[in-house]
Amino acid sequence: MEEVIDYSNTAFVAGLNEVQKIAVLEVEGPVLILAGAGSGKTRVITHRIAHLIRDRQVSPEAVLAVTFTNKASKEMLERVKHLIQEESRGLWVTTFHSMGAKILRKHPEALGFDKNFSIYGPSEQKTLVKAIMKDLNIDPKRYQVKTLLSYISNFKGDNIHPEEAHKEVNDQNIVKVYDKFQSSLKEANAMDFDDLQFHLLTLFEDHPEILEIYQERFEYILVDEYQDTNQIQYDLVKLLSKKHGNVCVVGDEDQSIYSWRGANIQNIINFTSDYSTPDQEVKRYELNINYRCPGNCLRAANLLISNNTQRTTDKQSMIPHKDDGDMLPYFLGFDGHDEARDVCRTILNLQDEGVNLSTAVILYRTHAQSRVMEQQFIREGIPYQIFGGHRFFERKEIKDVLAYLSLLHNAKDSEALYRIINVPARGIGAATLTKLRSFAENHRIPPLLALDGIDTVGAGVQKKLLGFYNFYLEFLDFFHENHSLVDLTRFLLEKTDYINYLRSKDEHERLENIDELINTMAEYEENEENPTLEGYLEKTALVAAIDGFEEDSGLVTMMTLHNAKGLEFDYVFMVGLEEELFPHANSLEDANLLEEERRLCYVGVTRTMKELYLSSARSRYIHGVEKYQVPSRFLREIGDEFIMKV
DNA sequence: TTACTGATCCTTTTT
DNA sequence: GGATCAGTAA
Repeated sequence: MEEVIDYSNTAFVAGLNEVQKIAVLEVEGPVLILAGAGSGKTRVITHRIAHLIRDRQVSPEAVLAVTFTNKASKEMLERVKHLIQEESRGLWVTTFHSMGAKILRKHPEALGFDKNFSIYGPSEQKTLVKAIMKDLNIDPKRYQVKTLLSYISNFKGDNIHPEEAHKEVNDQNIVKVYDKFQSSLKEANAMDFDDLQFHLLTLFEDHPEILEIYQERFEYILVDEYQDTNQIQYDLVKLLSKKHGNVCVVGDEDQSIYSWRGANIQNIINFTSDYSTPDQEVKRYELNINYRCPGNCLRAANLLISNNTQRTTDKQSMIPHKDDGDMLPYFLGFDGHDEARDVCRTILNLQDEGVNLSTAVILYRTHAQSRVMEQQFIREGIPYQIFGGHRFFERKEIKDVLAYLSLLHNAKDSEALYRIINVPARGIGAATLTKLRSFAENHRIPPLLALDGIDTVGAGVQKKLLGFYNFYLEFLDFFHENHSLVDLTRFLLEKTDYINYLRSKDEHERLENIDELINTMAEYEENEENPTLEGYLEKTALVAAIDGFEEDSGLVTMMTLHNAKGLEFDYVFMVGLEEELFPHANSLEDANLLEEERRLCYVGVTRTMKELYLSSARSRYIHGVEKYQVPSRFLREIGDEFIMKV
């Protein structure tokens, strides 16, 4: 019989409420924590990890905590470190994607990849699909690249391999593209975001001896935002937790907002039946006290979400801890500008009262709405920062420089080569590229090597290709001399004349961005224990918009509602509350999608710590045409009881 | 091959 | 209102 130790007075439950305490202390077996908005979820998770390591002497190496964004994992790790005040070496607090990259790099040969595989983001995916469509003679009028990519992503998210895909769709062109897409990625020694999870699962399924290493290692597994997991993620958690069975998932079905990218809300709803065994029932804890929102705001949110019919009936609604606060002000503007003006007015008033601008956020449904806001903020001289939209690492000049570096890291990276072989212009155009592609494919060699051997082009072109190849060899030699990332980049910018190429086109902003990129490298090299090109490229590939968010910037924040999940602000402005915008036009026909829009609205409302401002416009420019808008049904659902028209 | 121009399609949300 | 794309002239 094991000695029973009473942990109920551990330092890690001080200041927690009763349910939170139990949720921290119950570490054995499968545990489901239903954590409503603002219920102290992160606190419970971090205290739980601290409790495991400090009180129960669990080795940090035996703990795996998975989140959805780098920002969340970084924060969580910092909070744990702060709590335990000791070495957290070996503790994995990571996203599903980073975990995939990390494990796959340890066992690349098992799936036929090299350790130095590249990670392809959306732009590489797009160009690759385009090339494949051309190659397979698929009519670009009949198939959108975007649609094909979403099929591919869905296949991978459901763990359907190319050879099984024909059973899933009738249209065999889609299957062919998928099949070719995967084989091209492999040729290029590259994986896209989905592959980082998809291949990881394959690795585990095909190599039980590898799976066992991790099953053995991770005695305690925690998964945050479990309501947003897809099939692959479900399978990964199931496999990894099989050995020890200590799996704790945390989530809230009312905050599930990613079904469109494959998230399956059933994962959390079925957790109890799924993980209970004859000798061990799933323990279920419900955190339903909200410490974040003013009472009225929270009750409005409760009322709103009660319109969703597909909730599991046994979940209680959230109970406010704070006082009622004021009614929710609602402003109806003539148009988007009028709405933006009102937001600015309110913010200026708050500023006069001494409010720090970083405590305010503007939340909208679509990125496109940021423009009108931005214009008004500039006019009024209110400093702001926008998240999402055009992301830094998606900019052309940044991708160009990174592509040069990728080619050093992974010589098979064909997308990187095609991207920069003619940037700056070297007289190598589309026609030559097509020849290069087919030559490389026919000879089954990476296109980079084909530069040296290609015999299907004229002598002039051949000379140009060879010129680039020689530059590459020189660059590679320089790389092997162990220069820093910053020096590597300076070298390439100089040798390729990239800077002058931008200067000649008067691209000041792009030049500044390149400087900024070099700064990120310097910063990376300074902060990282063991900085490598591989590490840097991986980091830049997997950054999310929200990762750069700083709490105390002195700026008003603008972001989409999706980006706001997991954050909280004193003053929240939810704008564009109009039918066909929010709820979005594409979601009106489908009851499931509509409920997801409502959950998104619920997420927005529950970000509020002090005051929530609602607004919409009577007319709005959409795609350049003026449209008359109807106020959102969500306003009606919140009800007059809580709303005050201003 | 490049650089420019006009036509066309969009746009929901993202790791 | 903008990004991307196809077509055309140099």
